[in-house]
Amino acid sequence: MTVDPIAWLHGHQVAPRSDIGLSIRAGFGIGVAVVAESARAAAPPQHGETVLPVRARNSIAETSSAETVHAGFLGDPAELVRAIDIEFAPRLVWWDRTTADPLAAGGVAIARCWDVVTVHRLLHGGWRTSVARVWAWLHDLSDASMPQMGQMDLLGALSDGGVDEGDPEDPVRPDGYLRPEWVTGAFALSTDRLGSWAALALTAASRQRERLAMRPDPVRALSTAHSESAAEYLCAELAAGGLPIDMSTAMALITDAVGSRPTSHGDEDRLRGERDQRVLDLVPPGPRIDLRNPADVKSMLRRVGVDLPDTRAWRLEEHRERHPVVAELLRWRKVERIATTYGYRWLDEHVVPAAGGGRLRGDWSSADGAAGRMTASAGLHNLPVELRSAVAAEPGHLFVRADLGQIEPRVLAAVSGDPALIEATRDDDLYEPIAQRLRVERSVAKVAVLGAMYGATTGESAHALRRLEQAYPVAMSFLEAAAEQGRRGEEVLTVGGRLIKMWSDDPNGQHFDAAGVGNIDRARQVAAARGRFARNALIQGAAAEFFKVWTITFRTRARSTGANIVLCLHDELLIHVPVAHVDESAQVLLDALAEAAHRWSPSPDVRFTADVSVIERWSDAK
DNA sequence: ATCGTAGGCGCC
DNA sequence: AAAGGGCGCCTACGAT
Repeated sequence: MTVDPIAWLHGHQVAPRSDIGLSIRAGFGIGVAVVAESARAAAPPQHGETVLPVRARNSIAETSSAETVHAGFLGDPAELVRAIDIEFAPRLVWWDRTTADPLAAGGVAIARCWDVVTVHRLLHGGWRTSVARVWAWLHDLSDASMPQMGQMDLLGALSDGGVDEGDPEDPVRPDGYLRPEWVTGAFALSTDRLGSWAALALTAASRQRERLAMRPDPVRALSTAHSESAAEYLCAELAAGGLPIDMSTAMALITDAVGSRPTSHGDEDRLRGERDQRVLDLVPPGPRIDLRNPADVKSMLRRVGVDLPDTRAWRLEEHRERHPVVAELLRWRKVERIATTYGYRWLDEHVVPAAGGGRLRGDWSSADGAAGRMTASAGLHNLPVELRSAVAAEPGHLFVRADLGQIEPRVLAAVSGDPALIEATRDDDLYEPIAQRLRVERSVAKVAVLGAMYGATTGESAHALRRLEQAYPVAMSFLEAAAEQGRRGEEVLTVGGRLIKMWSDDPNGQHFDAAGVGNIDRARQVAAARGRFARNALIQGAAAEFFKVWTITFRTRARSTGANIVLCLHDELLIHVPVAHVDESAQVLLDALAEAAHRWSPSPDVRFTADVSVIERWSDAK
């Protein structure tokens, strides 16, 4: 017997915009689940007008539990999910990227989703997690006694003797933990089990909603769960798509910096030696120096009369004139960066051939483990400015690039609600009105505001800080309250409801460092660092939440234009657009900014700005 | 051998 | 202007 999955869903009278659980094993099948309350059991499938072009569907015996009804289907998941999305406009609920990635790779536009692991990071903080841990946490089960895959093999009868193993077809063990063999996916490779797994994602999501409802602002927290899930799906799309690279420009830039591609290991060693020698030639003879060893570099500099506590670039910069070797060393470091990190190997490993050039592909995550900014690997977030001319739009396309203006102080105004600071955001350059109010130079005002948000304590900004406290008391006490919570070791919440974890004092605090700094000073240092972190995390984290709302709003509003987001960089967006649609896309970006501000900002009068330009190469940005 | 850490630097 | 928050990635080094 074959049943159309869409007909199956109709048979259960799934309401529009309800939750539909999904579990996909790439290249295998898809599990679909709905909440039993919203489903009418045992109704015959409604064939006829609802049938959509979904190929190769085999129904598997429907299974139901108290909460959910589910079934598994074979066929092309992308096609099926596209049909479900059009037909039911549901919120698609899945565990993690194992389901999102094949959909994104298949080019499926998902309107609304719920990514359980992503929401867990919001609820629980941190980055390292797993489906098993998420489930355990939602059921108040300890991490320590969590069953491990292969535990039985390692410990034999000791671990499982006397334990009720229950029904292996149930993904949940009698003790409440998930079965490891289900989590790893090995056991779930049957369509029926994929259905159970999808149903369990629905259960997890429902528990997560209960936890989100306990946040100080439950409505906002739920909204954040939605936007962060959408951002995670965008990350799946970014990972599948990649950043357009003009290979000949990339090659030319690298050759310019480090010479032509080495032909052998010997050749590579020779080039490396020659690069080093240009620096070493400038110091008097002595013991061998390894430029990659900071201690060696320090003694090398001491040999020419430059004695420094460390060899960081900004410090070396101050001593550039003292000896020619300093400038040469700084030059060496830049070249070495290209040779080791952004050289031929980098291109080989991360750029995949594509129409008219290549695509730089990396892993993307919607939230780091700290304040919740997006992360990317493969150099996508730290590409040296000198290499950005290699990022070029493909034939028939242009980039629409946009970056948010002065986002952190504007976000500070929004989350603190400081009336005077909100007033300052009306200016295109908000440091101008601040400078006037403080009666200082603009540059001083800027340093002071940034210093207040980063937790700077010394130097020029310390004086202006006191002025800031008088002029913007609401914003400054907001920051100070966060810092104080951090210093005490307490967790803090971003405005969107993300939990910011705090680390504890070193438990084995017997350590005295070389300077003889003891436990008390050490504890004070840890507290101060936590204070700076908490102070910054509430701003950085809120800015990340706003940026993601802006980005996914654009993604939704621009679906029809063929515009593709190819890079997200904290406050900057790079969008790859067919030439015919660049003006429209630029306008949609600005509209999306207004919409995001309206939906996100806790203070309605805060003004957000973005600089938008149409360019051929990333380096063309002003 | 394999791992984690530290110094360093790229970007925001 | 000072050297503060985040990330990923490279190297060397010391622990296991």
